Amino acid sequence: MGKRVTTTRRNIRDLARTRERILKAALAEFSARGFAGARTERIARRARVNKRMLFYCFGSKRALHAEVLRRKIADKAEAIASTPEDLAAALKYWAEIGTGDGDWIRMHEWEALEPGAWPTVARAERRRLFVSVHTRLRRAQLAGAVAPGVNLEQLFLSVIALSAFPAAFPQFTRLITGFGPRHPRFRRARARFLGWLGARMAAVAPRPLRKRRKPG
Amino acid sequence: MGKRVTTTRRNIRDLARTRERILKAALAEFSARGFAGARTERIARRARVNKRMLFYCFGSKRALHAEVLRRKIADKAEAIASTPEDLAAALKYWAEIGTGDGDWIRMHEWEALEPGAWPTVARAERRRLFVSVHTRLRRAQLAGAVAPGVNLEQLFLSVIALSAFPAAFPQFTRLITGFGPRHPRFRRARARFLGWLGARMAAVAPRPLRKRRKPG
DNA sequence: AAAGTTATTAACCAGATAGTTAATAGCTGA
DNA sequence: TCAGCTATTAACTATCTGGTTAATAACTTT
Repeated sequence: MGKRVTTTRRNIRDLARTRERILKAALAEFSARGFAGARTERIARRARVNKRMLFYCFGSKRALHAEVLRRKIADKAEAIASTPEDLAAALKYWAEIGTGDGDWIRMHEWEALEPGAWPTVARAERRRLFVSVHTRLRRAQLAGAVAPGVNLEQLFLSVIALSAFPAAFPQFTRLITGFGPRHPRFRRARARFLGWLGARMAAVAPRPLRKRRKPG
Repeated sequence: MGKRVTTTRRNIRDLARTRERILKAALAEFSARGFAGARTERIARRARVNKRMLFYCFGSKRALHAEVLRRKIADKAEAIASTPEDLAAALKYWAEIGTGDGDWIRMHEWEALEPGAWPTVARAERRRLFVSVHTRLRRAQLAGAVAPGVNLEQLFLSVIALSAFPAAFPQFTRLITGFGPRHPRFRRARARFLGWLGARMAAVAPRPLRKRRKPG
């Protein structure tokens, strides 16, 4: 419809673009409804593509889902690998990753719940990411920015927990704070609290580094 | 077949018992597969009851689901209301609630994800529960067991986050620690860490109360 | 410009699934 | 013991859904 100048043809063929549109629409659908709840026909409509194309491009709903997840992880890889070493900063940074990209947490949440064979998709890539952050934490600990002797695995898990939970369980967030996890007021309060908590977890003595502020 | 002594009758009619069996089977099914993924026929088979009985007793799949959730919350109400006031103890206590009852977290996780109108089910009951814990935390804070000035809502949310996350996202738990959230070794390490963290969050000065142990 | 390739489409299908109909078997009270 | 109620059952249905068939329209190659 009139985007083209010279040509009047309607159906331009571009498989790469079609794939992209499908992937984008599929991410939205899978994130919103999970694998079981997602409808191929809805993905197709959203992508403005014939349903048949999903199967032509990806073979099956399951394969499409795997590809979507793989991409999501690849997208976030860089951001994750550059987690700040300072604990308080790391907590806020992860919280930002979490609430900033709703699909990110939801895709993992669906993965946790749905029966699909989960460690399959992008296992190696995830392992690599985890190791890079873990190494970074270790370095931070040696440099004195994290209390010595703390179990770093548990600490890492807790960083993710503290930052991801509000978006992962919006019902709790709303029930307890009165605001949704993406509401600016909640985010401010959360950031403040995480800053306080990060400082407490950081060093041997909890108040040497910075001048004391009112706690979160 | 031959459980009965005097009678030889097979089909004893007992609506109350039928309801219970359905509810139990439905909890298992909904917890495992969520609302969309759950199959009424599977629930019926699991309960060893004619599928028709689900609709006879509860009207619809949705209504059955709501009833299951309401019950689950009612079941846990007492345990939640008696959260210990000591922060470290509270963290461990909640972790025990979380990993001890897999359905508890999963039902909330499904609720977070699935489109069903969620604040509807047992809203008042949940509010009541939240308030009771919040009050308890405030008392603890006044008594000096929680750092003064801390945002209690954020703290409460974090207690839940820290305790529930590993079971809610078993993929992360396994990836980071090498063990599933219910593995004894994981639980030990987690409890230790939570104890340490709880103590750090608790008081103004982090080491006055107990003799120092090696941190988690 | 014709032959070959490939992206795209409409129409279709088999299996599943929530919910229903209508008949029946067990219980209760008189 | 019989009439009425109610818990239980088998069989059915309308709809939905992932996936397919087969034809076609748009590019490429020669």
